[in-house]
Amino acid sequence: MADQRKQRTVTALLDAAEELLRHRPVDDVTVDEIAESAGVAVGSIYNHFGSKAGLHAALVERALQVDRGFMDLAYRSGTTPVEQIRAAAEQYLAFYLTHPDYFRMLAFPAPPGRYAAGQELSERLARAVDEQNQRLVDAIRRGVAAGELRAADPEQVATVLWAAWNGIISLAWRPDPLRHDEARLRALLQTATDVIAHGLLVTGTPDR
Amino acid sequence: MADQRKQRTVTALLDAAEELLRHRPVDDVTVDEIAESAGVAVGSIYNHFGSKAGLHAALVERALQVDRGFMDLAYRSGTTPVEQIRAAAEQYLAFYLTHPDYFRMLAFPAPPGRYAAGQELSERLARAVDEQNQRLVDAIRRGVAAGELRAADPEQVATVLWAAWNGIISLAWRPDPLRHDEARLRALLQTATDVIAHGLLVTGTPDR
DNA sequence: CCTACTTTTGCAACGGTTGCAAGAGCTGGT
DNA sequence: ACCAGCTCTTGCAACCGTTGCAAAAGTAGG
Repeated sequence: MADQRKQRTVTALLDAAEELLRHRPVDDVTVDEIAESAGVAVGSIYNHFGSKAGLHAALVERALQVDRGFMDLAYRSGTTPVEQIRAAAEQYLAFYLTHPDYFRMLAFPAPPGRYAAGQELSERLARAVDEQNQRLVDAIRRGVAAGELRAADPEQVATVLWAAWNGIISLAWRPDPLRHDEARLRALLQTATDVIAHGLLVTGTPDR
Repeated sequence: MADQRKQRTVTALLDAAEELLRHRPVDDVTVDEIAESAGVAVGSIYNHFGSKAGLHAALVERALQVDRGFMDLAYRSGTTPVEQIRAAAEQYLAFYLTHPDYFRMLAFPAPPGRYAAGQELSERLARAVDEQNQRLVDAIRRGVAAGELRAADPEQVATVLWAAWNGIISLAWRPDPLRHDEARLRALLQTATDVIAHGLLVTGTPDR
């Protein structure tokens, strides 16, 4: 196998990209620059990462402690499931506000390109996202067991919450008058949290 | 003013694009083809629509009866506000399932390009989206007035619902194992509707 | 050393987009 | 009718990300 050569190429590209992106926005750095800086051919980017975005995503994977660090704050022990769910929403927004590029890659990933390596990377990132979502599932499960939360499918509810947060936060980069700034995002998330906690229906209102 | 010439160019491009996209997916049609078919220069696409995507979006605007038609079904008279909100979620999904391109353009619009025309188009589409959202606001408002829904800011709640639906439906085009097919989308939307109706907290559970 | 296999290369080509000077069309004023 | 000023359009080189592919290079086992 040519694993060593392959690994050398991957590492060179990651190191080069990391160094270049440390000082300039990803849109200002060309694939030619990265390849040249890494001392490899441009085609290798696509071979191993699927696209420029895939290479950027691989840097995210390297730095996935970021997501974990934020979510660790949400799930610290000593807090109730309800508190954890509430904190998860807040920390998810904080993650977006400090790392918008990373956030968007995880919440709304680009296609992985046509080579196996890009697809594997895409799947690894999805698994990392799912890990975080499982923590939300666990919190919901504990809440139900503790009698604090209504009996519900924790997996489904967690996915709904996560997808809803994604949708709300996506208003932050709309390029039109429907765009929301940070303050409005916070207010929206607060409203969402309230609705999700207490529901919309007045007790006794028929469901249909 | 050269409004007539401008209008001729815009109309030629829209007609050409509409005809070409009737038979082939947008990804299979090049900007060169559209411009040639319209008898204009490629640069005019960017002048008037900002991008290829903007031209496609302008076709959406032409066909915005689509969104309206779906949402009309949700808001038909004779149904309660609660029923209308429930139906809006279902019709929003139906809109995505039958017109995925249009849906994505409205829910997650691309940047409008650097010319005024593209930006104006972007704003017109945002206004059209907001019109539909206002119908949701009205339904919530009527629900609150009828004592069926808890007192809440109808604008905020409507935005939360809409953004949440966007986030949930966006799982449909994820290019990774977290992607959801139609059946799972329906189940998710059902769960979301339940959570939004009744909330997650058991009555009496402290909020924090 | 040779063979087979994998990875890398270099680069033309593709498609979307940009910038811009020159050309063309249009309108109002004289 | 002619002219000046203005707006829109043109054509195309250049840019960027991406693709396809034959040839080259690297690696490992026999």
